[in-house]
Amino acid sequence: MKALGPDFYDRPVLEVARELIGCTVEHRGAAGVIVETEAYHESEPACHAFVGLTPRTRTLFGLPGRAYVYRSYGVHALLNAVCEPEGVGAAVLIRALEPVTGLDAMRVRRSPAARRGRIGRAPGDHELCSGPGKLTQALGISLGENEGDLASGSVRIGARAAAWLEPNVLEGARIGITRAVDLRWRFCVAGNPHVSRPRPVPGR
DNA sequence: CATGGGATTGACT
DNA sequence: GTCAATCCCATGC
Repeated sequence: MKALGPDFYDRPVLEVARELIGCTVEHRGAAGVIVETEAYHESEPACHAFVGLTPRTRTLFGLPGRAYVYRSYGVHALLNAVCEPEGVGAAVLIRALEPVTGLDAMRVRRSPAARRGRIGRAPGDHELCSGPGKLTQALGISLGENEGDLASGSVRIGARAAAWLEPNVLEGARIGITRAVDLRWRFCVAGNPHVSRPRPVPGR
């Protein structure tokens, strides 16, 4: 896998969010192709960086090409790629992957038995990484990966493979936020079963 | 120092 | 559709 360097991320965050579709995320031998992203920028209130530089947002304002991993709802770790020049708070949230490598390990980490005593059925392959909290769990990505280099750290993102050079990308409104809901900064692969719900409606 | 909300998920009604 | 789990940290007193 050919890892993407800082220059790839040192650009407008919307551009990076669109171009990360089809790229590959890898961690500890498990990997998947990005099929859904969302862009966040300090200029709009849904972005953590909107409040300015704090201990929490330090990574967001740091070097492009680093991972920004934070805890959501006290439960899930969410993976972002820091974008734009140092000093600008912006990142792309990785929301869903199509699993490629290490499916067995993903199934184990995503199985009910691997989670606090809950019972339930095993997830299907299309449910392994179909959400931002799911994919970090499937790949074993935790808060310790925050600020890691996406080109040389434990979590890496590689350029599009041959089969993913020209993905059919749909745009839509971002999910699960309460502010700046009008911005259509969500990007998904059309018709891909690994995209999280709700899927964006084509042609809106 | 206390409080409250959040870029979610899965189980249950 | 409803709801709890669970924790970091911003905010306000």
